[in-house]
Amino acid sequence: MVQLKSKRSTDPEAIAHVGLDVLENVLSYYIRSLNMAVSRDLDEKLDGLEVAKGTGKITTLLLVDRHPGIRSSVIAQLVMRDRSAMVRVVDQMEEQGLLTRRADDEDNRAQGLFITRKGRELADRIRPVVVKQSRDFFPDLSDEEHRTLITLLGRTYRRIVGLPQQTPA
Amino acid sequence: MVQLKSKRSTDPEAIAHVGLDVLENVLSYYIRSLNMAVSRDLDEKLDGLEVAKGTGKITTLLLVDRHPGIRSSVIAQLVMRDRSAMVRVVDQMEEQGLLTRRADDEDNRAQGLFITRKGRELADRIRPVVVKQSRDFFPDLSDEEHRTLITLLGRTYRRIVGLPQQTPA
DNA sequence: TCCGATTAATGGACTTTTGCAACTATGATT
DNA sequence: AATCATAGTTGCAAAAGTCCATTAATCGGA
Repeated sequence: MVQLKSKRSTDPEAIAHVGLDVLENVLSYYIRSLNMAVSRDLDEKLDGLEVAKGTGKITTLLLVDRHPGIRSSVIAQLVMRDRSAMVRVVDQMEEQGLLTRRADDEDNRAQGLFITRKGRELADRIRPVVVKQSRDFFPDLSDEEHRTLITLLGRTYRRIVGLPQQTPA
Repeated sequence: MVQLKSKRSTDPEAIAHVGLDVLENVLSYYIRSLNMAVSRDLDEKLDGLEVAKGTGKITTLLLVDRHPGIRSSVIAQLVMRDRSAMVRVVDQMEEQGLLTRRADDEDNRAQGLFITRKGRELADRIRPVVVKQSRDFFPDLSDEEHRTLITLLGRTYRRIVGLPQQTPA
């Protein structure tokens, strides 16, 4: 069971009766809160794996592995970060030997990103961890409920980042 | 429609066919991503309102309004933040005249937080904004789907922060 | 009733992130 | 060729979060 860090300092009794006011019915509140919790938990699970600390390294690694030659600006858009923030992530990952940059043949302003052997190995290592962590984090959801969440949140996500909606099978 | 900031720099074509690898089915990925987007959007909507920049000020304000004398450590637990981080939030809000600290009658180590007139007025102002923003952010969800998300995510949230589960009506 | 352990709140120093704006180089437009 | 837009980059400064130590008060025995 995933629990809040240690700091369970406050008397459990004290918190049990706290109402969240209107936030009780505010979806974004739960998203913001759960984000913190789930991100921390993931960091722990990934501890030592060179991609810890969620700055988008995981997404970058997987996307580069999946799409050789992808541009950093595309990744930036998907992870909703500034281009300049992406540069730093790529810098770091290049130093770590996880990927390489190479100028695009057609457009010399752009450069494609390519995974290295080491990067691919890492990607293969973390894929199952990431998937498992996410599922394990929500033990109180049935598989169906879990799928429902992915479907609904994915819909909004795709709209926002400009990805086409999934065709309803 | 909520869209990503301005920076729609990249050619829409380039992004349309990008697959997210395993992240496609990772709930935490959507939560992390949407968190960024929804938080930014809220900041914009709240611009100028003294509680912008999501450091938990909104939650703090609403909770203090709802629960006079609540302790900062309880709020810290609910917003999943370090106690020392809470101190700074409370400091700031006290300076802004939104709330006051007063030693607890029963336990002199603790201090309760109390809202001021100004704080209450602000709380009344932002309540509808927060609720509306959250709903508007998910225009592609039906009311029922929206309720479903709140129910499911709320369940996990409550478990994590140690709030009792909602009795199924 | 005194001592040690515990808890609440706080303060300080530190590291990490991040967002913005400016800059270069290349490509596109007219 | 002149102008404008775009990809990537860099530096800077603000903001956030973490870690650790400190103060003060309470509680539980011996």
